[in-house]
Amino acid sequence: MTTIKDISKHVGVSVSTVSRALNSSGYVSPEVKRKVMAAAEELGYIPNETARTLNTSISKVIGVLVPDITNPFFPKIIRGIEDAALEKGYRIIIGNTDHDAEKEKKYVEMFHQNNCLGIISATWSIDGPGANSRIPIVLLDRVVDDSISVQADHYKGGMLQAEHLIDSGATKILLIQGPDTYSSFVDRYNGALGTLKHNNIEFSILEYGPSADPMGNINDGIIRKYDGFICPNDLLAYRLLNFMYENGVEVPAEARVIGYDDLEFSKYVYPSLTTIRQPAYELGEKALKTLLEYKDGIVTDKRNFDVQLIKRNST
Amino acid sequence: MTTIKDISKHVGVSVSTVSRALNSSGYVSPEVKRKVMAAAEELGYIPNETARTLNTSISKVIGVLVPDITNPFFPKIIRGIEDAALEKGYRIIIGNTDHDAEKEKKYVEMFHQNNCLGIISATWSIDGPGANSRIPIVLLDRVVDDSISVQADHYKGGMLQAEHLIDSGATKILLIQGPDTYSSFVDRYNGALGTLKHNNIEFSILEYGPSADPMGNINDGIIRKYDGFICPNDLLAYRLLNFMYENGVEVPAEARVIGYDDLEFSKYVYPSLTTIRQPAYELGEKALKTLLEYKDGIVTDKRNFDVQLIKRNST
DNA sequence: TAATATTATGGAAACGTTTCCATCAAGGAG
DNA sequence: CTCCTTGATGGAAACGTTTCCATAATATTA
Repeated sequence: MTTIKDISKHVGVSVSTVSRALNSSGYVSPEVKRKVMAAAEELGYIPNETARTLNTSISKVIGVLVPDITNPFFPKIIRGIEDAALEKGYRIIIGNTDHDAEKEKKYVEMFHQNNCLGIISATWSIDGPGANSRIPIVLLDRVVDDSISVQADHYKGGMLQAEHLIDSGATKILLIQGPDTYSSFVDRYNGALGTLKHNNIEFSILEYGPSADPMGNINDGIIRKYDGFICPNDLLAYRLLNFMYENGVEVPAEARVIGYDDLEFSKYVYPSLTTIRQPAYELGEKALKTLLEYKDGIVTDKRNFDVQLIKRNST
Repeated sequence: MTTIKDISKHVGVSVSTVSRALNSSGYVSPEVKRKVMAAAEELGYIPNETARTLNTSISKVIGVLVPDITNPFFPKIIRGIEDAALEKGYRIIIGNTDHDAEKEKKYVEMFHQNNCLGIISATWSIDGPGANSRIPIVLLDRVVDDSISVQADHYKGGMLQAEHLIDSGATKILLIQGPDTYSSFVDRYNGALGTLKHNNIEFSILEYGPSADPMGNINDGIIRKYDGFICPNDLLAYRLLNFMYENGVEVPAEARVIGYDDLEFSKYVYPSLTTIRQPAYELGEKALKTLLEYKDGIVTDKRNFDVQLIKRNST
């Protein structure tokens, strides 16, 4: 392992000069700089990030918290973050919290231990461990009080869901609630709810129970009582469609189903799923940029993204 | 930020004693140990991993390389790795290479910079940068010469694909090749090829072209020439099924399609996809365990996983 | 009783950087 | 000709650990 010291010996200057040459900080004569660069190349020098971090106590690592990377919505976000990060020389550590406050806490502690420069979190217990985090945090698709966040316009998304279902002829709608601890789910729920009420349409609500799986409350009887279904996300919609298919419910003739997220697979399920697209990749990108600015004390205001109805065959 | 030094002052012993007490290494009187632990708790001490890493030059971070986290096969693997890692106090940094040797090289260098303890890679240029990596590497679902690897029995997987298609009545089969730089794809291809030949069935091969997207060579004419399709993975099968649906080809009556991977969504596409399941999560778990053993000089031999036919409605 | 282990502790070096400070030469302003 | 700025360099401290070594007290063995 070649170090700065090896270079200093090789060139015949002090380590401080080498450091300055390598980082283009402070005064170094062009001549010496050239020699140092050449030596670094020749000796195959790779800077030791650990030492650098220890000294400056700021690493180039960013902690990313998601509920579960297995939900395809998150890999897309993560790619957005990662690609933007890589470009600026940062790297990310990912933690899956499984909505578990303990795991979340463990990860936040780990991020601290590693002197992470910041955290981007798509999951955050309301009064959770984030409260006493020393490092800057950007919330993703999640609004809590006065923290910095990047999100899509979910209220509008919910409105679009309800409007479209009504437009496509639904008369009795089941509004399926998502987890009520996430503002992104609460917003889309409220958006849909408001629109349903405003249009005086008949509807019921399937509350998000403690089981955390709405499909547990779905059965043949319930399904035949409605002709329109608003799902909190695409994943649930897939399962609902599957259930309907198996129970011989014709979609969209007898029942219309709308999802939320527009995962890549929504084109391929049967019938292809009408849904609300949110720009996951861009959300990730923006979150990273926001974090980087935020740590430098800059707070941009435009951090909201538009959502969009994607019409397919399930409505 | 409380450090070991703060604890040493607080208790009135030297830093070395504190270090020994905290790590239970070397001699420390029970009395002192108790006091140190109490002080650590009281002052909210969190060990600085960076300093520890600098000193020992081994961090608790493991680099993970995948082609693209957006393909749902990989998040599953990653969860396997991560869950196992977390349990043992390790964390992972993920890099998406997009099959790009440059990116791969960049990440490997980054892993070195961060003193990563090891690398788990599901993507590796044959004579790539791995060649001169100082840190231990475990290959995932990828066999290269004499390196340590963990993989599923893809040859058998390919055989199962072909066998099942024949059993389900296919008479003219199109075997779609995957990227020929990955042993996992080559093996399943060879498995299928061998079985097709052995059964004297009529078949053609759709080679993996430079475009890297077999769908580019699929058209209405080709589709109607065969009644059985062997896909290198589920993702491609989804798109093929979609294409058939749009072109009015009845599956499985007119054409049978089999995928590979058994992604979660294969249940939900239309028609639900018959495929080969490989135990992604377990593969990840095993890869981590293997890496941890390998770095300690232990090399286990049983690193192969069985695959399994999952029969659904596309055949 | 003397020699040797065993237990407990502290001092200091080391890991590889960055950065502050001191030194010194050369060039420009008065 | 002196004073001050600017450019170039090196020495050394600092970041927070771990670990080697030395010292000392106590316990064990011959």
